[in-house]
Amino acid sequence: MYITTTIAYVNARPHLGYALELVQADVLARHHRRRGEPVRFQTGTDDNSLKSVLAAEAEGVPVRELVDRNAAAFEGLRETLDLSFDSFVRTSAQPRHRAGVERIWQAVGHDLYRRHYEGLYCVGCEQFYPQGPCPDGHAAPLQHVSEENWFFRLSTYQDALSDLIRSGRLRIEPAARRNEVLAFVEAGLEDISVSRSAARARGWGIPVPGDPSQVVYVWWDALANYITALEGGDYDRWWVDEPRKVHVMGKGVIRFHAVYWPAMLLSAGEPLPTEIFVHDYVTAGGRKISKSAGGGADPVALVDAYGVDAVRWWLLREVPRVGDVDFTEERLVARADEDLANGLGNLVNRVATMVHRFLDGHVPPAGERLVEVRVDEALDAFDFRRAAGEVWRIVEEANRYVERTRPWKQSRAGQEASLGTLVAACRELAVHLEPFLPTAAARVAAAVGGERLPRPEPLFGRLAPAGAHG
RNA sequence: GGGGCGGUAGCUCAGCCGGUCAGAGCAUCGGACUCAUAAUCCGUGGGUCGUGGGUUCAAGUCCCACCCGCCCUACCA
Repeated sequence: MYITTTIAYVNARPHLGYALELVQADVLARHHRRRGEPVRFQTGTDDNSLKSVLAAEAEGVPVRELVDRNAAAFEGLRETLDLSFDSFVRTSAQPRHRAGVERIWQAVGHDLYRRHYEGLYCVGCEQFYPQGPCPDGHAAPLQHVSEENWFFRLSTYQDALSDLIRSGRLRIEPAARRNEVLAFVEAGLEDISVSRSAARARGWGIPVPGDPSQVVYVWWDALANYITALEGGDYDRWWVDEPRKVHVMGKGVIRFHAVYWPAMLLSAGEPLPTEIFVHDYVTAGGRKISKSAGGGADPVALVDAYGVDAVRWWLLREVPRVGDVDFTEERLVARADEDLANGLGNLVNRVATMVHRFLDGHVPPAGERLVEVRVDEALDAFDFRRAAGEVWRIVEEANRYVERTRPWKQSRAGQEASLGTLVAACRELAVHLEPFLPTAAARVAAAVGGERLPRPEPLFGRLAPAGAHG
């Protein structure tokens, strides 16, 4: 499986919504790796945005400096969030990206033409609008732009795109998003502008091949990353031969991924992605997360305060498949205490303690399996919350099993049987948990690993109430 | 304006093709237990399933209209 996240703009530091996307993709990547499937998990940053230019100007630092600094913050999420991506794209820094963008541009040449364009451009959205103000409420006023640009014959691909989506060759999940895209496509597509004047872009970006007065539209540039990062030996393996190519993204950029991008690929004669998964947004305390406001929505600060397991767990266990979700530190803490401390941590601790107390730490042979869990189908439906719930059934069943068998009242033989079952359940739990909480899974595995268990220690303490920490 | 998605117990939400679908978790209350991180397990209470119609032997579950929230898209002067 080739799995990608969107590449983030680097005009600001990463926020919790982007962490959601990364963690979801990470779960898919780890899950499929665990099943022995080849996986390439790729993320990165979109450096070539005019936003970055403006953010740098506002700060009074060179663009390159701001972009490099913020890109490093995004790449640093690998450690912060326990991510397992194999590849990190930097669209401004990698020659292969630029070469790839140029190659695709030329391959699409038969669908490109020059046209005069006039419109109101919102730098915040990197989009044109027929009239103001910008619907997202970006502060910067719309710029009246009048220039000649390169246009792409998107209108030619309306039927092909419709067919692609209806036939399921391009699967869009959840279905609501699929319907949305179909409605957009079948309402009629117009050609789109795919370049900007180099002057207006302050020279930042990738020049249009053969036309130095223009730079490639940032979205074209950005979308291309999914294959330019493969230029060289990886391309055939991951874009031509790989049966599953999954793009993960937020709902705000579906059109680019489900319409423009496939159309570009069709025009260029390239293979297409197979799946598009769209997540909704995280709000913080009932408000939309703004990139500038860190507040309670800074994933790095949250991990510092509560630990990576608590943050990942909240993102996976609490975020519904459809619909925005509101984040508060109270909810994160409540979920972590209930599930990680009281549920998982306490289970492992009580099991290990009993093994020590009744069996001198020696692990008896595994007995019956307590419960079958089905994370596969939940993850195939990109339902992370349900998948996490499936894993958790082991915790619930194991706790019930303890109450049912009461090892402290059993004979030696009974204790060996019940604790053998329980240790085996905890070990299986660690395996299933790995894609979701790699750190926690390793600790569980260590606590119930070996012929003789280590001295038990609490795995997860209770978290301080929100706001009470220093 | 067009399209889409939500509106189900105090809170967060499951409920696919109509007939144990009126549920889960948390919170509340009661009980059990003592291996464990004042953890765990069992049970109780609580909802006219947004509103009004319709189809059907039977509708949160299908159809229509409307109200509320959100998203996408487009703007008729």
